[in-house]
Amino acid sequence: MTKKEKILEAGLKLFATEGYTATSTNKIANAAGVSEALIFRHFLSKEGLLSAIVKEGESAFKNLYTPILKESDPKEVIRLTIALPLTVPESHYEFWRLQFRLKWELQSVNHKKSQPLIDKLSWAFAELGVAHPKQEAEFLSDYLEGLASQILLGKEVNKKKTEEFLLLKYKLT
Amino acid sequence: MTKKEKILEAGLKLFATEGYTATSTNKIANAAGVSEALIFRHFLSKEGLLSAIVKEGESAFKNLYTPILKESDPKEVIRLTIALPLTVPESHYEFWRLQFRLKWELQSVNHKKSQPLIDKLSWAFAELGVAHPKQEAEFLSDYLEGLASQILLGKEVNKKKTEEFLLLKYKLT
DNA sequence: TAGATTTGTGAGTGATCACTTACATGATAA
DNA sequence: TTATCATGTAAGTGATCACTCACAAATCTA
Repeated sequence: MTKKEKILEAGLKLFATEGYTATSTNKIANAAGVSEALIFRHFLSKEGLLSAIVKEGESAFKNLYTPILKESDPKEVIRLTIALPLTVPESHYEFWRLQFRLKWELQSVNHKKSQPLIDKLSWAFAELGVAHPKQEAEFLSDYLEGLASQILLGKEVNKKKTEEFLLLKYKLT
Repeated sequence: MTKKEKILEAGLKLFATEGYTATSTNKIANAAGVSEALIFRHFLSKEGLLSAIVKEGESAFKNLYTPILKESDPKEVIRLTIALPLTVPESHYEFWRLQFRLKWELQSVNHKKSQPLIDKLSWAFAELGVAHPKQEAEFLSDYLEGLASQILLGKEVNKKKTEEFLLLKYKLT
């Protein structure tokens, strides 16, 4: 593992757990076991480091939901969407938590990021003859956002039971 | 309006829009039109100011959901809960946004704060003969959390249509 | 091997941070 | 009137902030 990678790792961990503003470059350097100056050699600025971290995680995240966009069975689309926050491996939690944190800490929000998924959900509900597919899609998306929020903030969630309940609710069993 | 109140007002606004860590006491003093030292005279520390602001808003918030806890008609309980995030006046948004921000920025989370409401919802669903009242209550609570999140982060939400959809979905019309 | 480039650091920089101190002002009360 | 006390501020404090600079060591290339 190179020192550059160690910086990225320490930055992700600290930004995700303590926040971007509250984390000093000095703290990151100590956690990574490198000199503070090396951060600026590699990433030019604190913000540059954040960008690199976010970029890294975003591609990993895309891999999680692009299969859903390609799915042609509407029931499977809903099933996979529901499973999304419940099957994210804990190893991804740090980046996931950073995403939610940044949404609130910085103004860097893109509502549109989840739009393709909402559109796909909307299509799936329409396929299944549901009355208000668009609103149903928004509804499910907002619920999953709330659920993810609870999980990341440390509320104990019985993922298995939750998934079973949702599959029943959406008649996917 | 006293200078103390001006500090509270400026603090709420800045903490809510820029975050606690990112807001300096100097910035608050300028926005309030007072000397920085006066903040410490009145509130002892930056954290003391935050506590005072949070305390102020919390009591206003309790008034919003205590009527629900006292309601005896189960349908009305659900109706009122759904209406909650959709009828909060925009004048309360600043404090509401601060609450969500703090949940992510500081570790000061209380999951238990919404527990009485979830319990009441659970009771209401049971009264109505719903199959899994507890899980339904958690589900609705998580959805409303997600919806509130979207609203506060600036996503355009058609509140009227959303409420109509929810009332239909939960058969409350 | 020699020169160029990349990777790395110790010791700074001025700016800004939360907070303090010494002192002034205005209102209240005996 | 005079003593008391809450309210207010200008001018600091050391600590920490993101970031720079001069220079060394390691690696790569011809």
